[in-house]
Amino acid sequence: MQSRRHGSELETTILDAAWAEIQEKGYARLTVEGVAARAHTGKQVLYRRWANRQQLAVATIRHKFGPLVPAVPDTGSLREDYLTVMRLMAERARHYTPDLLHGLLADTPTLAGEFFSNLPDVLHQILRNAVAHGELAHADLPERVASLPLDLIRYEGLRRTADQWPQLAVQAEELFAEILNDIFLPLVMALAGPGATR
Amino acid sequence: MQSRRHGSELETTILDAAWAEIQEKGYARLTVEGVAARAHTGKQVLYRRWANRQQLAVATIRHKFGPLVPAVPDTGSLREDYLTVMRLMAERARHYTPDLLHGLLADTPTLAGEFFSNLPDVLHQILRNAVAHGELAHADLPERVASLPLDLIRYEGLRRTADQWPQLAVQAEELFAEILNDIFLPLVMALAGPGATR
DNA sequence: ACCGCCAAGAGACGCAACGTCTCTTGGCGG
DNA sequence: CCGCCAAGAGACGTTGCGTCTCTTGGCGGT
Repeated sequence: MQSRRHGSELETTILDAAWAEIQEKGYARLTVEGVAARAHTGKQVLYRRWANRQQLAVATIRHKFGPLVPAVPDTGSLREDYLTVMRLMAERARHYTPDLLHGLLADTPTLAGEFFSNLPDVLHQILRNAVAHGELAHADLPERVASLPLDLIRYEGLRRTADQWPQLAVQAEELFAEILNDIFLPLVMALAGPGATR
Repeated sequence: MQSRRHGSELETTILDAAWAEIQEKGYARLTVEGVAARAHTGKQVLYRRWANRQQLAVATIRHKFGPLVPAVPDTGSLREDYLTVMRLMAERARHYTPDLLHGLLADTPTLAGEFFSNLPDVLHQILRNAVAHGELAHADLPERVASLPLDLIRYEGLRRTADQWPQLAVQAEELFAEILNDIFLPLVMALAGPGATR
């Protein structure tokens, strides 16, 4: 009577359904049975693919947001280069909620590594470009300094509660400006600006 | 036959039991029934006081760690003053786990405000003291800059997974030194050091 | 074109924990 | 001394997990 879905077609349907459930009910009330029902399939089909609720959630996130691998921007300005990367990070964060963020972090150490990836290759290249066009004297910044803007963005996401969350998207540009103007650029100039001692 | 506990004596017993359960099994596997059993009482006694599992957890945390209200240190050195506050924060964080941290943050917006309190009064006083003894030219630093060391400490706690957690306690002093030497002090000196333009 | 077999789809099952309820009885407050 | 509130104990209905069993569609091999 009915046609049955198979393979990757079925898998996509399920993960889309899971994502829809997360958006509608939040991570805490994501249920395997709810996803199965929404995808018009049985629980066993899900459990055949993922061991439990958490793994399903991880797969859903990976499906929705692949790994973040930006091309290295090269605008000719250190500030603009960082800003580009920060905007990219914020863009994908738009669809998260605090509930989802903390829930996943609590449940699955697996994803933590990906969330907190600081793109060291990209950042180092940006810094070397800044040296090349004379904005910096050298690119030997401590790891923690180079990734400071990214860490502060993420921290801002972690610190907000659900009611403050919508604000974040609105104030994103101000936040970027504050982080760069008040913190990152003064610091980098002090440590590696044209006149800095190595 | 048995003597019954009452009032605050009973309440303390319960919250101690809840904390023991959290430490033993983790926040995710904290159960109301487990706490009741460990405290040798009935579930209704708990539900009479707290509406649900989350509220019980909040009460437990508040019971175990009251609000953080440090006296303003005044060692005569900006670095030492900040270090004192940072050590205090880290000390109380020793008993947390990532599971507990993210779990609470996911479940209860209530506690977020307390976790992320940046002690603005304390920090401002420290900065004014630094001005008074000539270490800084002025104390008009952006909020975000003044609290940067505290935010970075907390961020470090949020970023670690369970397996990396024990490291944190061991490396705490190195972490403080890195944050202060590589980031905070250079930045503050650039923004408000003796020779800085306002 | 046919067939065998794997997996889709559906749902029952046992279990754990939630939150509500009912009942007995200890012991505080008046 | 007594009444009444709450402690202590546990039954109850519900939800969701993860496992299992069963029927049957349709892909892959020949």
